[in-house]
Amino acid sequence: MATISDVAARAGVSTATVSRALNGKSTVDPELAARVLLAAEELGYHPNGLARNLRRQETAVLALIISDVENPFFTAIARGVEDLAQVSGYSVVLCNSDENEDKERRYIDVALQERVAGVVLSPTGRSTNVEHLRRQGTPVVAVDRPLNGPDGDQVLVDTRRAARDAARHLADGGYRRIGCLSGPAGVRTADDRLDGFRDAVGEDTTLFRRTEYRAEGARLAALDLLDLPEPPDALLVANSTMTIGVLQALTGRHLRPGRDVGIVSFDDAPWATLIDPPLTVVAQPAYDIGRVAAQLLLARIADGTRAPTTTTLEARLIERQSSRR
Amino acid sequence: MATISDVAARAGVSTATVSRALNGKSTVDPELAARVLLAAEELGYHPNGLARNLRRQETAVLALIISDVENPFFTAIARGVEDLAQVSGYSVVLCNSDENEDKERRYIDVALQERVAGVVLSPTGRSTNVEHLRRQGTPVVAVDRPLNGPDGDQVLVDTRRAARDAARHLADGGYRRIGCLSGPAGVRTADDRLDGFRDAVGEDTTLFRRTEYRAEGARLAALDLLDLPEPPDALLVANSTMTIGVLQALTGRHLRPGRDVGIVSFDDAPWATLIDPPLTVVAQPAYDIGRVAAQLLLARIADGTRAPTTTTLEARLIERQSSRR
DNA sequence: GTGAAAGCGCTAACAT
DNA sequence: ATGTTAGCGCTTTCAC
Repeated sequence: MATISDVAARAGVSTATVSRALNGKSTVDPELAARVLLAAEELGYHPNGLARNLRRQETAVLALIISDVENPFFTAIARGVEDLAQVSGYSVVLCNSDENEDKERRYIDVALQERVAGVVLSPTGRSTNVEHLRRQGTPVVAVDRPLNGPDGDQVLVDTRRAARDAARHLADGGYRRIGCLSGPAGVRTADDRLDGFRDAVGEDTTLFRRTEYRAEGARLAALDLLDLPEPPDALLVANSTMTIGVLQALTGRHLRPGRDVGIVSFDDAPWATLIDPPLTVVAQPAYDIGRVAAQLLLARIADGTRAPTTTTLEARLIERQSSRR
Repeated sequence: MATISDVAARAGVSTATVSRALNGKSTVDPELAARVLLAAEELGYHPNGLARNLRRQETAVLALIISDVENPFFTAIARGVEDLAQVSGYSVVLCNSDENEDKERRYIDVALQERVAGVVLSPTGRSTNVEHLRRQGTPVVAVDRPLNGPDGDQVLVDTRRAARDAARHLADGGYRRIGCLSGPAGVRTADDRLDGFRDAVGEDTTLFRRTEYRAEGARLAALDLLDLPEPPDALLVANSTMTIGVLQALTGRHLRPGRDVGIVSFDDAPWATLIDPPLTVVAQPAYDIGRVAAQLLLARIADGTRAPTTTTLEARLIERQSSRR
């Protein structure tokens, strides 16, 4: 692989000049610059980013560590981050922590070691530790879930309120035994959604289950609820992946969404309008979350002294047929 | 940020010893090693991966460049790659080329500049150029779509045959005017699926449309086909994202899948069984594609002289109700 | 405007 | 077993 000195030799100049010419820095004699460009071309020269970054102590890549690549909510965030980063000349690499604290730690380490310019992170758990990053001066912004511990930028959704509104919507629709399926304890969105649900139906309810944010767990939990002596007549489900499991459970019991069991699900999945009846959902502004997060990150990379902010976006209830009898 | 010399100073040894101790290399006096570890701990030392990689001329990260993060087919591949890479101690970063040749080129460049150990790539188009990577010695394996030009490992699906079988399945079901919605010309899977369709229904058909691999384009194209004087009574759709658009089109026309218009879709999306009637699909072994690709990549990283291979996996038709009257 | 030279943080010969 | 030293490929003062 050709190096900068190969180019310098071929162009008959110093490596400094090559560097300047290639980076469009300061003033380089046009004729020399042309010679350099030609030499680089002929040699098939590609700058070594490692060396450059080592020297410059900075990289034009952002890391985005998300907790589930297979969840459309997170991929929409990814798109938002990417679209914004792109126009500022940053590349973004995605890391899938898979709701697994070990993997998350590994990727935080990779981000640290590769000295990325900044990281956007949806923290997996309570114990997510970004101190290493912070201490090194790598800005990090949390999305979807707050980072406990010292401050930093975050962009969240008022998910407790959204859950409360969704549960009330079900109650207004005439459902009387409303249940809830939420994610794992300790995951903030899951806790919040459950709290919001309780705000609406009363603290004393036992009509809820908590599982992983996955289809299979939700299917089992739904079945469990449905087998109760007094089963729920409506369900608030904490994400669209879980809803897949819930819908399977309903089908297995020959229960129809809406008429038999009212359903409201978080996240407006692409297939939400395809099922029968169409699914009432709490739509989260995932793409915007990503954009805002990227914006904050870039701002903080430019100026590390900005005061930490937390942005809270609103979710929006989209009423369709699954919450009507 | 603490460097290796800070640690060395604090532990009262040379940087070489620190390096050896931290990497578990050769024999280091246990007592010294302990001092080093302690010093590193106290300083909050994190090795600089850039410097290490620059020196070692290698990285333990793989790049996976996929053409659409929002497509479950590709995220399943991602999972396969990641699961396998993980056990060998490699991290994988995802890059979303978004079916866009410019973005793809950028990410190939990033991979090159960051000197990743290898790349798995689903080439966006005909003109995807991995020569730079190859020349530099970075192994690349292509998934889903072949790389034209010089050889390398690839893992593909026999998609033409799968399309042919799917179309025949529709014909066997009594549908007589079978149409096809495929992806953009030049994208190999799209070409192959169309060819397979033609193998089954005859070369002379004009009952097909090509659009982007996206929902909206497919919706329009489906409408276009449906508005024909002699519209199709069945449709083979080239991916699940497009099928969302097709299903919307059908609903808009008050046409029912199966009874009115038979549907077979590529990719077994999680929601395929949730709609009514359940969707007949061509299931591709996406996760396995990822695993095999990662395996090949790792093998090639270990031994660059292996002969190039191409692995072809089979897709599987899952008959459900959308292809029955 | 251009070159010489130092140095980013680390690892790997080579000495000892 | 440990230290000394060179150097990975690049950018950037500092002279000229």
